[in-house]
Amino acid sequence: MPEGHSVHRIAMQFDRDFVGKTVEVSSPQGRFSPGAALLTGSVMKTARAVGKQLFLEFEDERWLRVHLGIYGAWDFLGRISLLSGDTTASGSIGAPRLRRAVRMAETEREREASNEIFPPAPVGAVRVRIATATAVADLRGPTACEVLDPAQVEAVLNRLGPDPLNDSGPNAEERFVTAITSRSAPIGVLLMDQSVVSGIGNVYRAEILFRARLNPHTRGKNLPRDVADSLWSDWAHLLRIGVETGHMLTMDSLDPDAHERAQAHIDDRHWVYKREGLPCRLCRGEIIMEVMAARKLYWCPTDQA
DNA sequence: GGGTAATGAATAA
DNA sequence: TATTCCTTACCCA
Repeated sequence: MPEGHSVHRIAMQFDRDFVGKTVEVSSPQGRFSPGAALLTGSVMKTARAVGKQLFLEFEDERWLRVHLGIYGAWDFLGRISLLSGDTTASGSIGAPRLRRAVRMAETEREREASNEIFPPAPVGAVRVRIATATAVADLRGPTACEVLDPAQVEAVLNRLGPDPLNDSGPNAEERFVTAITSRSAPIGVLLMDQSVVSGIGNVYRAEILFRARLNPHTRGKNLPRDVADSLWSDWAHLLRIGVETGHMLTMDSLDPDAHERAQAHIDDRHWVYKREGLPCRLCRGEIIMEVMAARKLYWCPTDQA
């Protein structure tokens, strides 16, 4: 359930602790054994996120493409750099596995206390393990995990809409605005379309639409240019906050106190997401839920009329 | 111990 | 639109 911010953080973690190093790549679960054999023993050269896709470059122009899908997650173990917003020395980025993160942290302490051998044995269904002498990254549950050549990477990138962290400036914004305003599909569908814009998922979709006070059924081609512009700016803004904090905080600018509250109470993090039947934070009317683009969409029919 | 939902998307039909 | 992929956490017994 990682949206774009998680994948950027994963790329940052790889950049800090794995890039430039020779890595052992294995598939404890077995399903990626052939791919692992192609990569193991080589140096990781770059780590890059584009929307929800992660690209790890290895020697000899081999790339590992990983898409976490709805349940995938990376666990980082061992000597791992703390990223901004991190609270434990090891943890999970991807699907919400707070329990796991805590358990891992405890395991880590026990390991250090008992001088157990590094690396630790894989727990559960680990599709891929990437290891240096001091750090381990375990991947489980990805929807895509494959070794590609540069041409294949290029082909994937060509299908993807702009990502504000990779593509800033008027060019990217223009691509986004054109993609939105030229189509008759509802804006609630278009924001989830990764060929229109990269990295937005179900949480950010609902929150961005509320922040813009936009009815999700509004057709893309009926959106004024300046509204489409502001959607792009807001996504860029929220993505930066997400990468910085590691959380999908969406109540920052409209409620200055929300950031602090969100640290303490996870339920205060969103305007509408997962708040079906609860009173709207602005008008106190009931938040409703409907399925759009095969996902649950939450919105306020009064404020987003 | 079972059922379900979950921050996703390709594919079938 | 429905099904499938794949894994885990949580809720309920």
